Amino acid sequence: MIQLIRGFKDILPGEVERWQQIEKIAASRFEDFGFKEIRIPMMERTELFARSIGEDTDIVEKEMYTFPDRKGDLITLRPEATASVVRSYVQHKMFAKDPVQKFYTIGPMFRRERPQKGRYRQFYQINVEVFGVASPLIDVQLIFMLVTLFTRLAVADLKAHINSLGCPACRPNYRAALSKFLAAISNKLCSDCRRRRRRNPLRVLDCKVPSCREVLAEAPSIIDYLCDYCQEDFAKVQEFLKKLQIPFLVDKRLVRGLDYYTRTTFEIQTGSLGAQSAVAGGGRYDGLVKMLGGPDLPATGFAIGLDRLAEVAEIRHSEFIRMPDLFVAALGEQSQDKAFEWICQFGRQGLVAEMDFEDRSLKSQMKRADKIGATHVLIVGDQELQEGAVILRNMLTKEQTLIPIKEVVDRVKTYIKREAQ
RNA sequence: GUGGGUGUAGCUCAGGUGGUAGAGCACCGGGUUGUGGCCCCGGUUGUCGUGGGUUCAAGUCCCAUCACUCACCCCA
Repeated sequence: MIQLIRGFKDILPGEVERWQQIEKIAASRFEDFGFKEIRIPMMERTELFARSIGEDTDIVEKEMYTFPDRKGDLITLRPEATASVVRSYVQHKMFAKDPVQKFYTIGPMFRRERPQKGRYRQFYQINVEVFGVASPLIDVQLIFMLVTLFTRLAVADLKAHINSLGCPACRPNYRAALSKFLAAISNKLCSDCRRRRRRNPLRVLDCKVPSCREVLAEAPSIIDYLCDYCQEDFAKVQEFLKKLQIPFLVDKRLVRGLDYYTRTTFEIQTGSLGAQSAVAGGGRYDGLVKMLGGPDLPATGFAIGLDRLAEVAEIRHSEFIRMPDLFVAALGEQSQDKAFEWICQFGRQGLVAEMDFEDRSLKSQMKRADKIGATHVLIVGDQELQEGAVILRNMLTKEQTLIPIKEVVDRVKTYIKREAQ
């Protein structure tokens, strides 16, 4: 038996309806806020990700599915979507028509990590990106949109964590201060952190080793090093989150693993996901558009982990699983031929109709109708063909009515539709 | 990449100290010569994850390997 690739998964009927609901509700919510859908490819040239995400990040260093195509160019299955959206914005010079653009996109991402709860090698994200707006108010709006969406989807135990990473003007100062601090205590850090200290000191803050946490409690905080502009920016984010009554937590250790983030970053966490607590995360990435060859325009956005969201969203989805409206139980070859024509016509009319293609007893056909949840059964046999009328049985009330064969499809359709009201 | 747990029928799981497999559910048929759910009767289903080793004999012991799973790491 050929099995699916490790860390990949099938989403089967019964579960897929939940995903459809979530995607539908999310998309319409984003459209309510003026976002347009954009569809981008699943593969890009490797250098797009290497440059935007950062050469020193785990994603680029060891998690990407990268391989040469037949011509020898290095291509990569996207590990995230933002880089592609930015690439598209720049490539099509969308900023020329209007620098302000708001997009959302849904699709699979690929990272070769060790799978665990809430973490797959092919996973799905809903991404939202805004270009050309520098105001922190737009960050607030993104967080507001996320939290209200999650509330609508009945996600329990929600918390918004926010932080500011500063900008090119102030981050170097902080980085220097942090480096100095880390150098002084480096003998108390875990081996990972000692290695990270030089290449990417900010990420030491994210370490979960208890001994590191302990020494890091004394570490300088980015908040104290923000320049006036960033400080004001971050204060405004908090002010408006309060105004919109979004509960949040300033989390100094929220560093995030992608290099392109600046200023406000945020994560929506939930307690019900095991170790992978983030259902959504994002932040501002003001330098990325320019870095990828566009004008110096600000941008911000977030990504929702759809797999994780599907696990914690407690919306009822069973009602969206469509049951057959009708099962045609046919006895004998002649009746079966008729039944087949009818179910095709019913399908065309928007009624889900099933039949049994083996020539089974009426009893076993009734059993099957019951099993698949058909609300009605149409019974047809030699007797009915002769008399020119078939029997329509309501499986719930057990009521049976005669329907003239001449116009079965229309009559049954109106009968069932009327009953449904 | 590292560590723990698990792998027996389609599903959930039994199978002390080695003697070549079982239950419930599901599925199919019958009890009603053409009427479902409940009940009763009967029936089908397994390379015991895979490969090797020990043994007269391995689902059971040993080794390896793969997969699933949880956690570390990292992130959505």
